Amino acid sequence: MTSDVKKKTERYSPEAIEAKWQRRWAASGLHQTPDVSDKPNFYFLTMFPYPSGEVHVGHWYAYAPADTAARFMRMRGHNVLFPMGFDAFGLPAENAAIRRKMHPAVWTEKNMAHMREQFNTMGVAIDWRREVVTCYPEYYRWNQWMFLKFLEDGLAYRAMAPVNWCPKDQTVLANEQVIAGRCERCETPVIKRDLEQWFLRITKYADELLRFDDIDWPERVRIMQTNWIGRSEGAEIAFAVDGHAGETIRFFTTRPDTIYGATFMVLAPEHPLVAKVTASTRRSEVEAYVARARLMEEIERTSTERAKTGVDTGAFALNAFTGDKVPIWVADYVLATYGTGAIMAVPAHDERDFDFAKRYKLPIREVISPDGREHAALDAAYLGEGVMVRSGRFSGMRSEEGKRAVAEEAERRGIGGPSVTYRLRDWLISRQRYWGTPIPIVYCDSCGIVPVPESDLPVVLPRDAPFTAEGGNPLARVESFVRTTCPRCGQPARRETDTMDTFVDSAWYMYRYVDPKIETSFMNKEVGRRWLPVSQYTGGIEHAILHLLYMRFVCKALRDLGELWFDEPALRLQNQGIIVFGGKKMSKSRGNVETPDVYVGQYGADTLRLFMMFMGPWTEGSDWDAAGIEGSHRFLSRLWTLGVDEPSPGPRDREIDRAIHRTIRKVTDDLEGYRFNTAIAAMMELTNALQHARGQSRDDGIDALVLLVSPFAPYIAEELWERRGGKDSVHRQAWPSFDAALAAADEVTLVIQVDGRLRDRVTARVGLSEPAAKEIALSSEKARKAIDGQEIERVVVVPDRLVNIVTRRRS
RNA sequence: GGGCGAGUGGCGGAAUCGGAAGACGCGUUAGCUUUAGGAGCUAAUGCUCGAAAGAGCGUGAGGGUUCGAGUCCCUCCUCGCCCACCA
Repeated sequence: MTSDVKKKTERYSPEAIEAKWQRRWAASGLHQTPDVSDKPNFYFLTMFPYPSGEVHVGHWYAYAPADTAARFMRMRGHNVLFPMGFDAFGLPAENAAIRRKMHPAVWTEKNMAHMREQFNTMGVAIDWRREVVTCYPEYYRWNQWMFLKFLEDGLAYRAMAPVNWCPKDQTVLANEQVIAGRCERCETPVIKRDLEQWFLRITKYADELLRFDDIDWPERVRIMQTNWIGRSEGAEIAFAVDGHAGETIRFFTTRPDTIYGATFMVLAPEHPLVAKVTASTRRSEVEAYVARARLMEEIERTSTERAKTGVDTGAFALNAFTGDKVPIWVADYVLATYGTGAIMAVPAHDERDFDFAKRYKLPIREVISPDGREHAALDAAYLGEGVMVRSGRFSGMRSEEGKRAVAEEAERRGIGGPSVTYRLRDWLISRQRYWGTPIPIVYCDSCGIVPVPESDLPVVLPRDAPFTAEGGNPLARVESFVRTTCPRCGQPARRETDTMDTFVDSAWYMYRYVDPKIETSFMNKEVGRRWLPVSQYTGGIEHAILHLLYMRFVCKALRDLGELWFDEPALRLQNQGIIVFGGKKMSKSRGNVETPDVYVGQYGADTLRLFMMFMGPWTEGSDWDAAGIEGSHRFLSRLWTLGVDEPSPGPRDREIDRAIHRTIRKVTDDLEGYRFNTAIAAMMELTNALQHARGQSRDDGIDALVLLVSPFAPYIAEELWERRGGKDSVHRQAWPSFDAALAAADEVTLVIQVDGRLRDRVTARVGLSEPAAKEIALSSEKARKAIDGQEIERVVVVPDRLVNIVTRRRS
């Protein structure tokens, strides 16, 4: 190698070189990705952050490894798009406005400015020209546009429904945002309220969302989404209400085969028939029960620990199969939002119904028998399959068969038939908050609900609004916004003041990155065709259901509107685990963030990047503990010392060459599988080996290391590349290739076991024949001592690995 | 309660296929270097016995399959995540 190599005495000082390269890279536009190049395009997307104010260690954990993977793809010959933006609408901005008297827009801008700088410090290769910020009207007008398109197509609708309400945040929440009965953001227990709200019809795509055939996503995410969608097959059947002509109770069941055991019915407290059918003598008690249920927090209400409660309506339904009059009860263990909000209760074959029947002394009737015989009484519900008994003409039929037979019989009689139900609910997108996308709707006294014409978009969020701690939507109090004229009749009208769930924003941002400035469409489709769908997506596992499900839904909906030409937004997905600090996921809102600044100041960004990837497997997550960061820094210091060393002319060294090629192979394989920790370990090993090497092989090894380390630690690699006389940028170099022949060993350690216990090891040449290996093993002094005169039963030889001498003694 | 995943040195973690358990790193110990502190370098470091050579034990517990099990099978325990009265 030529050039001005410095004396070994110069120490690694990251501060100087990191600042230097930040300037130079920005000046040279190194991170700008062209839409067309001589290389194949690869869209590497990573979930964009909420601008909470600071890039903390949790962000580094998400973005540094993603950047490393993107840089790796670049070096492997792809034209990689690696964009970044901000998911900039949301509640924390509004809360900050109340607390600090700072407008959400100002707070958000300030945070984004700070975070852009911090991303720059991290050395992430972002093409900032393509930045997307969701709180700008240029962006959110397309939320509004999509909403209008969805509305036209029946994919958006307004409905009165029991919804989740967070009393603290004073807003409704989507099902996906209720975690264990609590608000996802503030952890306040959620209650149910009946409100008229806007929904997106995600359930239309339930079946398609269950298919993952064309995408390479982690099994874990696929299972979580599948469970969340919760497809159940069964039957929907209606029983007539006794004494109310024409009135029926529809219910869904996965066990139509148990219908002869339906000895009562249960309605959810919110069920519309409750008021209608309740007998006058029972009215006050039923009303009191319903009122109590509505006020109850969801955690308590849906707790499986709590004893089941209910009240008798005094009304009866007619079991269409047995002909019996069965009592109708109201109980909160039946959910208004699942199925039809009503069930046929079969205590003999359902645990919940069994408990309820025991408590309220309702009849229990066995209709499925494991052994085909009828039993007098049951100690517990029998949930398994069996033979139908006491089931009229179906008696004697296997329950598996009975499911279909009963559903078909119901269909013949015009009272129901086979049916499928999902756990998935339509996506409730209305939020009673200010800092979000206004829903483009006008309410007119004469025309009703009127969509804002597309030509009037965007409906701009007004800047001045009263931010107070009293709650209520500040937007509803902005008279100049609320008062408008009806687009249809021109009469005075009121605007919708609810804003959209911010998950709407993030459900399509990947389309905007390709050309964030385009004003004629949500996406520049001409450019989009070069990039989409996303080649590789990365992000936290915590979005397995929320964002990742919405994003798939919006993609399919836009496809059906003729706006997209693919079925899935991201072909491959890789999740990183969660970084836990003080027992919780690290996040600003949880107040447990660890700032990277102190580590960057002490060790440099390269060291912190490397350490985040070395801590453990990225996909598993980690407990944050900075102990050990020294090791990553020492590694880079050693690499530095090697890198700035004088070249050492001399002969090649076969062992070192082998180590170099093995390392290239290992790091390549590991990066393909996102195994950053073991890739780094391999580079450390090579570094250690090179310390003692001399000659050409040493220099080649150092050159290889500079390339290998460059996606992990971009600054030091670039500096060493320059100092060692490299042309252009290290980040524009091709990934080193390995020679399998050079990587191969010509000697191996042959392990000699006696009865499975290690007794000796000998060095042998690769490819030794079995008899030769056997002979070597049997001539081993240590092995002979262990055999100790026992008769040899057999000898197992695993070529190039081990020989196991099995004696008679072991039995 | 259901689903998924995991339990390996003092610590973080390695270990394609069933074939050398503990790579790599932290920490610790000793030595070199330094006025000192720090940093750096060299070596040792699973546990027990032993001066050593060596021997025994060892991947949550127990059983099994196998010449051979961290890895496969069964039972159980613990932890994490997701779902959780979903009919």
